[in-house]
Amino acid sequence: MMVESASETIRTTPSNQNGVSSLSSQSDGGGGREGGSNGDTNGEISPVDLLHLQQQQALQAARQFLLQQASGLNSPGSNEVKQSPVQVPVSMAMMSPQMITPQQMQQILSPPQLQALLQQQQALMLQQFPNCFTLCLLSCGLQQLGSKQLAFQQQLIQMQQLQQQHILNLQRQGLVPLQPTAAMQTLQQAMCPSDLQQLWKDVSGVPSSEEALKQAEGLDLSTNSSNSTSAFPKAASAHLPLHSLPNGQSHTPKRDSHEEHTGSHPLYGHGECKWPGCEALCEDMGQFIKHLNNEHALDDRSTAQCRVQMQVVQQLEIQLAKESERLQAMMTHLHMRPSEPKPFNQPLNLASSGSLLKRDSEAYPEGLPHPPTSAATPITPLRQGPSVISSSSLHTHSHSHTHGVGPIRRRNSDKYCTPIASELAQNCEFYKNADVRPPFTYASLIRHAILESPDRQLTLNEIYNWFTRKFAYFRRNTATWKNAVRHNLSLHKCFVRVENVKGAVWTVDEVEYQKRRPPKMTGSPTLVKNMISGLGFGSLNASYQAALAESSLSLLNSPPLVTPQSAPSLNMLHVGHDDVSSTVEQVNSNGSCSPTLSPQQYSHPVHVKEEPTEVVEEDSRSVSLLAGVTHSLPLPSDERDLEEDLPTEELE
DNA sequence: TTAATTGTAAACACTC
DNA sequence: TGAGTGTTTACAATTA
Repeated sequence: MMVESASETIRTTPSNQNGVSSLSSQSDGGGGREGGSNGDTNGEISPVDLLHLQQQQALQAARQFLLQQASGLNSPGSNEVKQSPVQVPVSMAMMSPQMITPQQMQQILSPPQLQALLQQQQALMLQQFPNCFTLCLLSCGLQQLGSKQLAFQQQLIQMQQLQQQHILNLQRQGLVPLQPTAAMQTLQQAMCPSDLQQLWKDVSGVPSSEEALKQAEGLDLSTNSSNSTSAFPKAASAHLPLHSLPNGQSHTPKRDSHEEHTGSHPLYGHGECKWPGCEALCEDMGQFIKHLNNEHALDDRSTAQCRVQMQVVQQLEIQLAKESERLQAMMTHLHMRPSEPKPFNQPLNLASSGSLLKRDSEAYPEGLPHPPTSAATPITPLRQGPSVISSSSLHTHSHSHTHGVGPIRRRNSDKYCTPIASELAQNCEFYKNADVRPPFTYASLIRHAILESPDRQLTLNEIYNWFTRKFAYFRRNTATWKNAVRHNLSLHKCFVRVENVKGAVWTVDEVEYQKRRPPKMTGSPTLVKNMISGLGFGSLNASYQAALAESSLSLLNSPPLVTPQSAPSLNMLHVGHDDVSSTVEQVNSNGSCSPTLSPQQYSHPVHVKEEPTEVVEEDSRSVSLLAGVTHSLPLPSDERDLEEDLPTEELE
């Protein structure tokens, strides 16, 4: 997977005459956190990113242009882009003019949130995609395309390809399953080989442009066989300033010039052809262009591959809609609970963003890792239940931890943060597939694994398996995290080793677990710094990150999410105490430990450990309050999860 | 500054 | 003998 920097920063400038978002200026090494209102990025932006960004902006311009053109086909004067009011897409319209780097956004949002946001963004793009295509076909039918329009169309097609690649990258990450939709069927119908050919002809064969004519000749579009490019003058493609690629890639002279300088192309990276399933080595752009025209010409195979790509998009679309709906429901739900009982933490100061940024420890609720303070970071108090807290797990950082596995330190607390059960339940697939470190401590994970088991007891190996099964992250660096698991099992008194018939198993002593000092968790720079270390986000491509950035901006600047009414619910959110609820299910009537041990387990010796720190604080209140509850019988897993989602105050 | 928490590494002992 | 398991210690980083 191509690893690209997540440093793209987009600033929407609706006032631009052509509707193209302006590319923010690049700072020279700001470390990626000062993506402030001045539009500076973190300096990690690469030429590829720039090109990427440019393409997205070009797409926007092209889309707006074509939209306007489609709505005003009968008015020739409407072709003037500069006269058209800029129709800022939803995602862009919701963006703040402020700058935010993907890193900052990632720090604010959790991986699930990011995923949802990405999907939202994808939904938006996919929504635009067929429209663009339809419009393109419509406009192509006009047969009277000026050079400007041609350029826009070429950019449009180029961006469509970019989107496809972007989505394919996501699909390759396993973030989304594959399913079809009616929308894509429409696309498929529109993208039959003949249509494709006609489209390419229309797009590239405009007589008004001499270069386009040359390109049309070079493409030899009249030949539909796979060897159609055999007659293609190889030198032509490299020299043509404007070439329309058979796969839908069209390059404006400006774009080509840029590519020649940067060696960038949506289908070219790291000296390889990025055409799906190709990976042919190309030394330079010229060679790549030749390769593209030779190997990926408009033929049955390419068309089939294009269709496959459509399937990918199609499947993503479904997943996207699903996740978007879920996200919407979550947001609606969270926003609709302004009058929940007051949690124990100090209230969030939601009045002003300035106060929010005043200081990390002041601005963020306990237990929530928060992003590094940036004066211009549009931090939103939106903290969506379980998902938010895990935001740091996606932080990307160039610094790799010495030991390969970044510390989970100060991650989502098992006490005052997200209910791990609900987090895992909601984002099970995400953690399974994404190489993202779960924002939970080893102890909480181990505990969850044990409690999740039918007998609430697991052998060490079963715990290992649970980790690897549930988290892609733990499928590597096994020595490190396994050692950590063993260390935690031995270290924490809450984990009780029981000699079972079949060997030693580990159980959870909920009372001891509750005795642990409630950590006042906040996001730490170290977390941000060390969390990544080649983690999942490193595998996210620039498109993904750019989409995330854009999407998050949309969300972050969504007015309802920052209203003061959100404060109570937000405060409530981070107190979801899975431990407390677990206490309900675990504590015996005498208040002693009873991690649902079977009778036979009781007959075996139990090694009592001494917790490193014997701090019994106010958390014991929950134990005492719940001591009268008899829970000698294990609850079903679902029920446990449900209980774990209960906020603390509901039990007090 | 100190204590607590957490993660990581490593050494060591024990068992199979 | 080696791998797995379990314990313990040490250290670093961070926050309250």
